[in-house]
Amino acid sequence: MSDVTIHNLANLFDDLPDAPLPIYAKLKQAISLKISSGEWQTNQRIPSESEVVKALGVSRMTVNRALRELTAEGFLVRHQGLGTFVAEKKAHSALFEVHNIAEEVAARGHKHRSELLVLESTKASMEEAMTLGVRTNHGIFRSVVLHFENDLPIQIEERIVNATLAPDYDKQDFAKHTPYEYLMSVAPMTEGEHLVEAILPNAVECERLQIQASEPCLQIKRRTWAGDDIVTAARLLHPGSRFQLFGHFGR
Amino acid sequence: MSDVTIHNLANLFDDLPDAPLPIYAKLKQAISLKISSGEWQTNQRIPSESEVVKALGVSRMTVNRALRELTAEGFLVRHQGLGTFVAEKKAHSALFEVHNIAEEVAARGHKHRSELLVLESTKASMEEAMTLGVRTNHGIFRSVVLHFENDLPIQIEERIVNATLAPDYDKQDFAKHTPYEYLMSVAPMTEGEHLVEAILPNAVECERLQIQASEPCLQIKRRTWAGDDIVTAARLLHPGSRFQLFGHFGR
DNA sequence: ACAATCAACTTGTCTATACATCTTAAAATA
DNA sequence: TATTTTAAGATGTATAGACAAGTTGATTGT
Repeated sequence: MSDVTIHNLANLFDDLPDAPLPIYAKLKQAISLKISSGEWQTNQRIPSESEVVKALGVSRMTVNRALRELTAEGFLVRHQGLGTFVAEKKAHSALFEVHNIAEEVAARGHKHRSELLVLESTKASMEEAMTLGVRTNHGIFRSVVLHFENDLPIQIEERIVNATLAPDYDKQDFAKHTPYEYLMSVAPMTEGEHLVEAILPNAVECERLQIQASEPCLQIKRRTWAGDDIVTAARLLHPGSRFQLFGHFGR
Repeated sequence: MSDVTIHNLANLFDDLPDAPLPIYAKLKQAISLKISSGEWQTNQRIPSESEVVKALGVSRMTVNRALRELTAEGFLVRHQGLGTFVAEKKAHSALFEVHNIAEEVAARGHKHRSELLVLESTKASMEEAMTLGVRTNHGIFRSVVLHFENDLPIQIEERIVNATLAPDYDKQDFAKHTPYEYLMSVAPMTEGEHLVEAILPNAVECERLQIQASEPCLQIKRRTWAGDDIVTAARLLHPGSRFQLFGHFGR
């Protein structure tokens, strides 16, 4: 909470899809874009309500609604008398966090490393097609990545990706970025679902995770949408002894 | 979406803690209470904005804010030109659902039944006090309930409750209502956290759940707040073979 | 130099009004 | 009778103005 900068508000509505949205919604979009693009950075102060009013000629109540809703959604933090600031990066998420294992490991102050076990371009089986909501034989990518925390296996990530929506998936360097990070950059996730189960690992999984066959694992199946399209479906397998899933909801 | 009834709005603000809240917040509380108490039932139409304006003498924008926020939170559904209705009981929640096993089982069209194994009034141990955010020896209730789906055990629910916030917890008939249902009615949950793990059950748990010692279980630890107070902490244990946790986020 | 006061700016809330849009039912018309 | 038009009522949004309350820095007074 510091840092006051000068903002150019004339371009606030640039680069926005010209959908017929109400003003407050466009304002939300625009501000959200400033944040996600990095132009307005964490803890930075953003323009006050009256500044936006003067710059855009809208009513203060309209600006107030946009800022209030973005605050409720966790993008902003407001302090009476002080101003409005870009919120800490998901200090606590609204829900079971969109799961980036690399970030999590880093947040614990541990070393993250990953091994790419499989990366192939292929065609969707009937089951895979069902999962991704495409036709059989639609082009997909399939990948398997093993993630380590301090050189101990922490997650097997099996993933299929809609090739139409992420055509360069197989050209990425997954030592630098996790598959999830790349997908978020090309097709920002707007919706998702997950299914969590406790299961016993099979022989291959035991070996990959370096665990006993009797050790329970947390299996998370997740699908993520961008608009109406399913971008990717993943199956994440975690050793029960090394992993907890934490969630938080409400205010 | 049907059913229009006559509402007595004079008593809207009854039974409300007289905390110094803004009007829109009091309105939200009051409406939320009408819903959770069952006085306003699912799919029932609630008073229109202008009716509330006339009855309470507040501005329509204030009523609008209350209703809009309750809609965003999933309590209400609004249809332009038609009215405002009590939302379907969390058909899908914004996140890992606040978990009412009885509802879930019923939603699957199965029979739910529960057995009360333990119900005692006692004082908080140091660990329990930490969990609930109270002092050691603070009055608490401790309960263990076994839930069945079609007469097959589906969940062990171990729970401790802050006795100050739910003083009649031990006088409830848990054959009729789950502990969670009662707690929601006396202290509506505003916030929560959960921790999900895959573990192996101990001997007692194996027997209660009628499973093998080798069967992995999904353990969910959950704490729920009402305002700044922790109302209850629960540990829910599910057989992995009979249970999946489903979550959904985004719009 | 120090303390108290004040002014300016911020967010938070509330009101009153206006118009748009959607839905339904009554009324007018063919 | 059947169709169209109209009116009423509901939510959705936008505006202008007002006051409350928290914060900061400048000003004033001692």
